[in-house]
Amino acid sequence: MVFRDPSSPAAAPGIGVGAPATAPYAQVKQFLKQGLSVGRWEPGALMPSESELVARFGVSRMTVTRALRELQNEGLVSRVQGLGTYAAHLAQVSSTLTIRDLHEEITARGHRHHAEVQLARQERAPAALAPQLGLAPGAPVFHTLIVHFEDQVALQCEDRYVNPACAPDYLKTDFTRITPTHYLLEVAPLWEAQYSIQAGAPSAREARLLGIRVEEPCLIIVRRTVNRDIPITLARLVHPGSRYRVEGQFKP
Amino acid sequence: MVFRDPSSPAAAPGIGVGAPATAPYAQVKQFLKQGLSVGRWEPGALMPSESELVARFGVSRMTVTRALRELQNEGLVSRVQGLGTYAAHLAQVSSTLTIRDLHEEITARGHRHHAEVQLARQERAPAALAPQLGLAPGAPVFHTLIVHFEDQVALQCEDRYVNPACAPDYLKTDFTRITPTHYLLEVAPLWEAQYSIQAGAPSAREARLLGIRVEEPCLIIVRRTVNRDIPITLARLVHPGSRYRVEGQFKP
DNA sequence: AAAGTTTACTTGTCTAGACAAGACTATGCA
DNA sequence: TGCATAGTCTTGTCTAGACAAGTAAACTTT
Repeated sequence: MVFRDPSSPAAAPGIGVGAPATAPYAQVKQFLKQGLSVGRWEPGALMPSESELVARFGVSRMTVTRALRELQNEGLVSRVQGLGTYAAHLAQVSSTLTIRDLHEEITARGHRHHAEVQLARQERAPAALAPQLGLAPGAPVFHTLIVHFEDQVALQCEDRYVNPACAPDYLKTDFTRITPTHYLLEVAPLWEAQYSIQAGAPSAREARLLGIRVEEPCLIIVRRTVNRDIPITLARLVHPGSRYRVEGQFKP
Repeated sequence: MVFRDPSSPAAAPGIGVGAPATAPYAQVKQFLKQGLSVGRWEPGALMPSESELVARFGVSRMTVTRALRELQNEGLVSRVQGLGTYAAHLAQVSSTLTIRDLHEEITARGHRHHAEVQLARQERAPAALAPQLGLAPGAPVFHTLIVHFEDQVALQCEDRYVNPACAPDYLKTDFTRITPTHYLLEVAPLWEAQYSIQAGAPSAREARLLGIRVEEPCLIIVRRTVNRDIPITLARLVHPGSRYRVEGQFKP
């Protein structure tokens, strides 16, 4: 095959009619995605091999490979060397949930953010928390309790423990100006986190700080952040249920 | 450049020492990821160009391109044609949240799942819901109300409206055996969804069906599913806060 | 019949070079 | 001075072919 002739832009059989000037790899990808969408291949079924697609679309193998690899990354197919490409079981769908720094989230809405630092000190790690932060019980740990406001309304009560080894200067930060999340993002720019989202009642203290009744349902996010296997921080974020929600999108 | 000589496996300067047999593209990727992790490139800063990386690692441009494209897909860098590759601003981190079919989730825990169908009928679309389902107010719509149990304990109250055009046989399904999610996944295997997670109090009816007090905080997920711009279903999933949580992981 | 070997097919990865298109810069002309 | 143009650098994409490695079935040998 010679380089693509611009006058006959590698039209995909069955797709080409009136197709826009999409890249060939995108056309192959679209063809497969569409087929999965209409149930052309049952979950678990064997899909066309690379060489079949090469023949069908008249493109090079690299082009087909790219399309398939991207579908694999999106979780739509699974590929096994020596066997082939299989339509994925879509029983579980992974979604992307964008979590932003609270300060940015609030200012992006055109509102004003401010924070009240209720507590910022060094403590001895409680036995229950120490293992999660990779510390010995009783070892020094930083503890902050900060309430975040959106236009004077309390939005989040942030109870956070930080591993001193990762952020020695944590307590020197002015948390009325920089959120802990933002600061920790600068100290350790790349990290992983596990979180759990649940509904529950606030503690008496949290209710008082948030200015709500203790009966008011709250959205509670517990987040543990690690940087290359070193725990950085453990945070409990309590939001009044009536004022906050997490939104996201599935995009298989 | 000739094909890679197996006796000198394209060692990456600064990485090669004792490096395992990782693929060259993975080495380039790792090098960049590591650099981002230690703050070698500030967010927004210009990163090495493809040709620089080609020269540095002694690999072909396609190999470097793949590494960069994967980093781009992971949101770690942003690339602009004509300008270059930039370290991404990590202010917002997208996480992947895996949502599974409730039936599978429960059986995977080794527990028994069963469902009680409280309601399954055709109704006229309420004015508030019609636009979200792409229907005219008063148009026919399917409505189910199902309570899901894990080992005899109510775990979820599922209030769902379904667009009849997408699943004409929806009401004929035996929902004590197949969950609506599972059924709709078969009818329309590929879809997108927006969801919102919040904490709130259950309605009186939901509290009764779940066997909880109306004061008990609940985790409420509202989900709207579309298949290629055609709305499929709108669901309100109410979980007792003490019995259910959503867990996930950030992996930048 | 059982165990090893070959063969065919699959995906995984890489190469060297090509053309296209976007963005900036330096240059030459009016 | 102002504007058009050419040049250079960047990413975006594609090609044709190559070798490697994994799987399974067919075949051969014991």
